Parts: sequence; structure tokens; C-alpha cells
Amino acid sequence: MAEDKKIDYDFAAHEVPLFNAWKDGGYFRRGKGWGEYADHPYTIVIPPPNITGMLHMGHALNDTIQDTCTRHARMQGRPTRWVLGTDHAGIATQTKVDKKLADEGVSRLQIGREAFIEECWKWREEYGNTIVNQIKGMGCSCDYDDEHFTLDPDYAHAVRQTFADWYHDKLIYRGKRIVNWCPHCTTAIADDEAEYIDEVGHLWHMRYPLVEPIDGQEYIVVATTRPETMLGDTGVAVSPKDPDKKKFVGAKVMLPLVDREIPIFEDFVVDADFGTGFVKVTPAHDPNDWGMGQRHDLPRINIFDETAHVVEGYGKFSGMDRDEARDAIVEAFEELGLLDHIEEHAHSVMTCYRCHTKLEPWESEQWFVAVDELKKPAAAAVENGEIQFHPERWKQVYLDWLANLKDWCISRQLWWGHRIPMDYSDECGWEDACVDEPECCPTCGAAVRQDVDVLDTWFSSQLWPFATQGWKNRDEVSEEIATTYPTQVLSTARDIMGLWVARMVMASEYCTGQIPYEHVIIHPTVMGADGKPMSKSRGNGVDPLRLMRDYGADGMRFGLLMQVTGSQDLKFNEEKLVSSRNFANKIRNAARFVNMNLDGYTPGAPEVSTPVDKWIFSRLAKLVASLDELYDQFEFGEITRELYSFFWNEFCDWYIEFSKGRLAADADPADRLSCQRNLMFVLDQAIRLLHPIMPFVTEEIYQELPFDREAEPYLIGAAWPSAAALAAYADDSAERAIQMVCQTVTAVRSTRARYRISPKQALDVVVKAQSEDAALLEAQRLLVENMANTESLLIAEHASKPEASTVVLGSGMETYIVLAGLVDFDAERARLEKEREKLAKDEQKLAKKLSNEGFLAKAAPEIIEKDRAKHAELADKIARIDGQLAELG
RNA sequence: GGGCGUUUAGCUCAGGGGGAGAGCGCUUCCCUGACACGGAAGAGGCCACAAGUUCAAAUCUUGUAACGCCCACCA
Repeated sequence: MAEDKKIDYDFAAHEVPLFNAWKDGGYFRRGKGWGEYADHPYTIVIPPPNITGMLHMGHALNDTIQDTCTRHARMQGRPTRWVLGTDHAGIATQTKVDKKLADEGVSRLQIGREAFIEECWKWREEYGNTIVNQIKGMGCSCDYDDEHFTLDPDYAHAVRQTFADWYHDKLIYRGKRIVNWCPHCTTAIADDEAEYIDEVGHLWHMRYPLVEPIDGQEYIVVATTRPETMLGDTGVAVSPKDPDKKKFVGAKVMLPLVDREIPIFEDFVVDADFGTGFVKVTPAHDPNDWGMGQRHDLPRINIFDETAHVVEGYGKFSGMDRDEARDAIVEAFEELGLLDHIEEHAHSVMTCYRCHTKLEPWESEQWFVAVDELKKPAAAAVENGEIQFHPERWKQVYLDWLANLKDWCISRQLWWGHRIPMDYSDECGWEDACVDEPECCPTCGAAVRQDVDVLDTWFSSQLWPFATQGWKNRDEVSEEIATTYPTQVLSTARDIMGLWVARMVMASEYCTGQIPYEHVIIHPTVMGADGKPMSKSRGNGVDPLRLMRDYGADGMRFGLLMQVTGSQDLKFNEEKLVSSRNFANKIRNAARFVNMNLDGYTPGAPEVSTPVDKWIFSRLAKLVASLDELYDQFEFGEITRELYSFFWNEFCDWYIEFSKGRLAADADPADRLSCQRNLMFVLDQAIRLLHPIMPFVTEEIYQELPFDREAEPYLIGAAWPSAAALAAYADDSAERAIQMVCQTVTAVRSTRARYRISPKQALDVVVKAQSEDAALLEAQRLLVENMANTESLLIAEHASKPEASTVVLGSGMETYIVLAGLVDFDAERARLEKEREKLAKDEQKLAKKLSNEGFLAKAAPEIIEKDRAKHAELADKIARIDGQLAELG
């Protein structure tokens, strides 16, 4: 496990100075640079973390994605800006401060609104910067000199402006509605802020006596999960499709305990098959019942106060909380012989997403946003492709959410937040939404009072992309809006798709007439190692700060991106971070190798003349082209994989190994110099490509090695490698030549391993290959001799197998290794037979395919050609093995 | 009820119509002058199941199963 291997490396000691150098160098907000992208500014707004927040895995992943995008764009020469800030987070902060005060023995109500808000600001002073510092620790290249907060004065102005505009456009209205009420937070909660929890409850069957018996029947039975609300019942409903109930329609029942006559009526929402088919209707305490109340003109009787205690006027039940009232009412029914029976019933209950208290559907006066008009352009922008989702399937989720959207309750009975900018005159009844707080009533001159409620936090969050960029109102266009808006990318988790992503589009379309961003990246949600959401109670959480200590910011970043796929979840795998930390170490060591082999080095352009050089440049050219495509598609996992395998498996495993001979003291000085220059060039390009993901190691290397840094003093501001410039290096012939070399070297090595022959013992080797390949290989004779440690090396088209040798078959070639006196004939025979078996299986499959007329008639010619060649090679290999076997006897 | 995701090597996961891949783990050898956070060589998989489309399916379609997520409803 990771903890076992203690690595003695103080990452922060290396990272902090580099971060400061970037900051001092002014790289975090970059103006116009060089290159073809100079006129394409690149802006991202960070999803503002709550001031109550600590960096968690979701942030770690999301901020890595944004920084990678930002650094990539910056290196492309685009003017970049990653807007930073924090959210006041109404309920979240108020809850925390409440708790803090409670711990000190003080209640919010004791100290009053103003003092409480003071406390919130103190909290913000104390903790608001924690997460920003943690973001710095990750190396994020945000614009730290222009930090925003959702309660800043200019931000507050944007909020008031939007509210007033919407109010005057009749997009905001006040209404008495049934809302989700949290009796603990004593505030309304939006529908999408509620969380459902499954629970096995009960279905109480209760008898309601009929005023007049019907067909000898004295009472009906209603089934309910909430018997306590019966105090507020004002009707009983049945399904219009239920023939058995027809005779009851129009009759009345006498509501027990409160002795109120209430009617029986039909309504379409009733499901005849559920419960008894009789539904008690409590318009003030259930959203469905509220609807029925509207349709049938029923009184709405509110039986609970704001803390869900029964109000005055209900005898012994008054003052009880809802749970006590439930028990008492069930007991009272029991005593009256009106409790028919009780069933178990699984259902889900709505709870507050902050405190998880069960929510109470409660009628109160609230402010709403009418969404019908706002959602039209928001849907259109996505439908017509102006805004693109990555992965694309989230488009449908977004559109579905919008399609089902209902009016949005925006008032909250809290103290911490944007106070609703409605002012009232009690003298004359004047009321209006004002952008600037009025001093007195404009009609009567009397003092005004502002609404006491605050706005839903999402009301201010929805303005984030433009309120952070100097937006004032719909008629004025700030300089920033003119240049860096719309933003390019919004990266976020899927759980706030509707809550935040869609609302930003609605608000932006209204306020700026533009979309807020072009691309929405919905990254996977980071789950615990058990595949379940990380949570304290499960104990499966992982702290990114610890990860950065153990693996470095680079290791954490690379390791997280490696795990990004198009899937919706990501089961966090710490092993990937181990690999990434090791990779960073590998990069550091490769750079060290280059650095310590610079004897006689002078700077100069790369000299790509030998096949090895052509090969690595060809691989590099293809890598850059591929990365460009992958960045366009935001395929971060694939980007890390390509970088990893190029740097480790091609550059380190082969190119550096090839270089060792060329760098030796007795090597040709001219070739050594070109090798040094090429190593420097490829390393330079590679660290540029790695920099957006692993900013620290790469910058450190850039600073330590004698690169030409005059034009680009820091890697963070250096140019991204140009695929177009490198394209000329693509060279299939060189790639084939090196493939031949690698095959030969590997053949010798595996023979060594099989026969336990020390690498120090030189061997006689014969390679048989077609003339073209043989020539390619012959040109690389030195490399093979060095890496395979040969005593003699013969490369020929018509070479014959030496005495006492073993053979390794490659693609289009075979390698004989002389093992005087060492060949174990039985082992050789067994090995060859096993290989033959494998080849024969493939050969048969292919032969069958090639004899299939349908295949020959319909398959693409190049496929047939490829398969024919493949088949020929297999058949040839088998023949060669048969030859070997015959020789072995 | 509607939608979505996942199912590939012991583990974690890539890939995505024409020869099964990576990392970790495992086996053998090696502290070789960049790196043991390393090097070299290996073992290991009827790509969940079934039917269909196709000359060709791990890959596309449909269905099934398991696991997970989202939305709606739950008197």
C-alpha cells in the first residue's frame, strides 16, 4: 500500500517558490501574446467554492481540469484569465455560524440580525481564504489579483439590478404557495434543494364517520402516512375512475377530533388502487392537496407554525411538535375506535439538503421567478449547438431539466445573503424593486422598509460568469464583457447541472444577451474506493491535502486526470497517484540524465539526420498532433496516457538508451553534439506538453537545464509545441528501422533471460531479413551492438542458421543467437511447439476468413490485402518453425 | 414509472466493426554511471449473458441480469 513506502521528498518546498515566481512574473492574467491564437481570449470562471469549504476531491479534480485547460491555452499564446472567487453560501454559512455561536452558548435570535451578519463576515475573514490557499497549493493559475465574492458591492449591485429588471418585466412575483419548509432552518427550500431519503414508514388507515350513513355504511376509511395533518383536513377525494366510490361523491364526513364537516369529491390525481381509494385532503400541508384545494375551492387550514409545532386552537394538540402530534392523534383515534389498522409502507421523505431535517410542505408567502420565458433561449442555445456539453449526453439531461422546470421560489427566511431588494411604504402602500436603496417613499415621502428575507444563493450564483466581469446592466457593456465574454469553458460536477449550469444560461441570456460559456465539461464524480460517494459517515473520504503531501501536486493532478473518462463516476484509485508520482520522478531523472551528459554541448538547432533521431522526432510529431485533437475534445484521461507512454516507453526506454552509446567519451564528437541537441530539443518539447498537467516538475526542469530561456523565461509562458511545425518530421521509414532494432535487441534479451545468460557476456547474433529491412537494420548496427552486447552481428537476406543457435521469430525477420553448448534441445522444442500452436490457431482463423467468398466480395480491399499479408507472414513463420523443429529432431 | 451509466487480466480501468491494452499486483533475473519511485524478460482474458444486423461483433441493435446514478410520484 502507498503508506508503506515513505518517500522522503518535500514537494511543497519545491512547489511554493515556483508558484511565487509565476505570480510575480504576472503570468496568472495574461494579456495578448504571440501566435495564431492571440485574438482568441480564453476565460474560465471557477465554480466559486463556499466560504465554509475545505478543498475536497471534487474540487481537486475540477480545479485540475480548469488549470490544465487554462495553462494549455496560455501556452498557445491566448490571453487567458481564470476568474477566481468564493460564494457566500447562504444556508451553509448560516448553519455553520449558528453552530459556532451555539457552541459559545449564544443563539442567533439573542444577538439579532445585524450582529449575526457581523459574525458571518468574521467567519468569512477567518475561513474564506483557506480554500483559496489550498487552490494555490495545487498550482492553479487563477487570476489571484482579481478575486471576487458574491457579496461584494459590485456583485450586490448586479443582483439588485437583475432582481429589479425581472420584477419590472413581471418575471418575479410574490405569491402564497406551498413550499418546502425546513422547520429547523426555518426557511423555504427550493424543490431541487430537497433531498429524498427512503424510509419504511406506516400507512395509517383511519375512519372518518359519514354525516349521513350511505347504504348502511357509517364511515369511510382513509389511508395516510401523515395522520397528524388531519387537523387541517378540508376534504376527502376519490378517483373519478372508481365506480365503487360514486355514491359517496357529494356526501360529507365529520372530521374527528375537530368536528368539522368536510366534503367528499372527485379529483384526477387520486389513484383508485392506492390505499383505500379515499384520500384525506390537507391543502395547507401537501402540494397535491394544495392543487386539489385550488380546483375545488377548499379552505386551506394551516395547523403548524414555522417550527412545525401545532398552532393554538387544537386543544391538547396545540404546542406539540409534529411527531408528538402524530402519536397523540393516532392514540386519540385508537381511543375513539376510529383507527382501522396500520400497514407498513416504504416511501421516501424530503429532507433539507443542509441539515437533513424532514421538510414540511407549508403554505407561506414567497417570491418566485416565472421561468417559462427565461427558459426558452436557454434551451435554444443548447439545441442549436452554441453551447456544447462534454460528454455530449448531458445535453439531454440539461434540456429535460429545463423542460420540466417549474417556477422557482427565490426567497429564503435567512439573514445571511442578498436581502430582497423590495421596499415598502406602510404609509401609502407603495412598493417596488429598487436597484439603489431608496431613502424614503417616492410617493408619500415616508420611511420605507426593505423586505426582511434574503435571496436563494443560486440567485446570485447564476450571475457569476458576468457579474465577475464588470457587468452593470443590460445597456452598458463593460470592457471585460466586450473582450472576455462569453467564457470558453465551464467545468463542473453533474449534481448542479440544473441548480447552477442551466440557471447561468437563463440569467446570461437575459442580462447580457449572450451565452455564458461555449463548452460545459461535466466531469465524473469522485467516489470512494468502495464506489460509494465520499462521506464522513462512511469513512471513505480522501483528503487532497494529504495526497499533495504524499504525491506532490503534480502527482495528484496527473493521477486524477488519468482517471477521467466519459463515465459519470470515478472510483478513486490512489494507485494511479503512486504511478503518477513515479512518473514525475522519471521525468526528473530523465532531465538529470540529459543535464549530466552535456560535455562539449553548445546550443543549436536539432539535427535530425540519423534514423533514431528521425524516429523520436516522428513519434513526437504524431504525439503533438494527437494531443491537439484530444484537447479539443477534452479527453483528459487519454492525454495523460499518451504523454505517459511517449515519455516513458519511447523517450526513456529507447531513445535515452540509444543515446548512451552516442554520448560515450569515445564516441564521434559530431554525433555526440547532435545527440545532445536532439535530447535537449525533445526534452524541451516534452516538458512543454506535460506542463499543463504537471506544472511544477516541468517548470523546475525548465529552470535547471540550459534551455534557451531568453524569450520565454518561464515554462508557464512558453509556447505550446506546434503540430504544424513538427509535421514534417513524420517518418514511417525511420519508425520501421527502429522497430527492427528494438525487435532484434528484445530477441537477444529474451534469449538471455531464458538461458540465464548475463548481459555482460557478448553473443554472436545473426539476423535474417528482407533486403530493405536488412539495409535499414545494417545502418543501425552500432545501436544493436551496444544494446544487445553482441560479439558479432551478421545481418543478411540469405543468412543461414548458425550451428548451436536458437531462433526468435519477429515480424518480417528472424534472429539467431549462438549458444555454444548451451542450447537445451528439449526446452527449445517445447517453446517452439507452443509458439507454433498459437500461430497455427491464428493462421487457421485467417485462412478461413480468406476463403470466405462474402469477405472477398464485400470487405474493403485494403483490409483483404492486410489480412493476406498477415496470413502469408503467419504461414511463413510456421514454416520456419517447422524447419527449426526438423533440425532439432 | 421515465432516463442515464457501468459490466474487458487478480485489482483499478482504457479501448470501441477487421490481429485483446495500460497501471498496480504476480513470476524470474538485475542495486548496469539518469531513475530500485528503477531496468530486463515473462505468466495471466471464450471483453456479463442471449438473440439479431454484417463478409466480419469485445465494439453496432434489441433484450436479459447485476450494480450504481438522476428525475418524477409516493394520500
